[in-house]
Amino acid sequence: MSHRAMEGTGCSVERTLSLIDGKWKIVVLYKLLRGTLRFNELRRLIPAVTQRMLTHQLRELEADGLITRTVYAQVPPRVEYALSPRGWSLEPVILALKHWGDANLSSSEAKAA
Amino acid sequence: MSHRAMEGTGCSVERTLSLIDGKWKIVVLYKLLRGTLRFNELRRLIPAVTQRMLTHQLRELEADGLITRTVYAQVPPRVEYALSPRGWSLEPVILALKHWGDANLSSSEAKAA
DNA sequence: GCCCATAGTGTCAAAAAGGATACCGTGATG
DNA sequence: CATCACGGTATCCTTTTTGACACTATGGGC
Repeated sequence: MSHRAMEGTGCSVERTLSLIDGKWKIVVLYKLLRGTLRFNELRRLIPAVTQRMLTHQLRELEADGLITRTVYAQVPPRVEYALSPRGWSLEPVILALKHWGDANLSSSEAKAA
Repeated sequence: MSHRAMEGTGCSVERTLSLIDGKWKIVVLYKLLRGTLRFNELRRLIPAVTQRMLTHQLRELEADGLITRTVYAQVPPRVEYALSPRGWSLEPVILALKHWGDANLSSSEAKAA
């Protein structure tokens, strides 16, 4: 049973985690806490993510109702990602994770958000 | 790069998440919030986990300094798991996850922790 | 005519995570 | 003498996740 497949199962903690698992999701959400971003802006902010993975994670976040995806019919294309209300409601969780990390992973780059 | 392998990389949020990824870790930590538990007590509290997986996750939690493992030289063996101070410091994070889940995953069993 | 940028998709393969099952040693219990 | 409970290991296999890489459409600039 994958994290994805177990929506509808288990306790609330597990199910919440399943929404933000995946290697890049919380980073994406975290970046979006500062405001709307375009696809390539996210790519530049998270250099280690591949295009395919970013697309993938964004689609899942969208499917889970945590972000909104707005496509502007332009050339070149313009697609903006922003937190949905449900995504915003995760802010305390994301910040709790971040604060713990800042306080407890005391190596140099741990604080370089 | 695995979640494990990336300790020492990335932002604090990611690194924090890498400590509690794995399918059962937060459940284990959550159960331990109520107090020390033995191996088979955990198994009974989390029926879906296999012995191998539980061992695995407990070892990683121990390696990350989040729980303590105490072996009593008895027969039959007696091994107790408890949160370490570092593990206790995660309480707000775990509870943030749980509260969000309770509030936002409003299906019947979401609240059955 | 060619290249650039944007925001992707598709295919393939590797790596990692997870699960099933069987096994171990010991002492008490039946 | 066989069985049980405890807390695991070891091995094998499947599923899931992630990564590399190539490819697409369109319009504008050179």
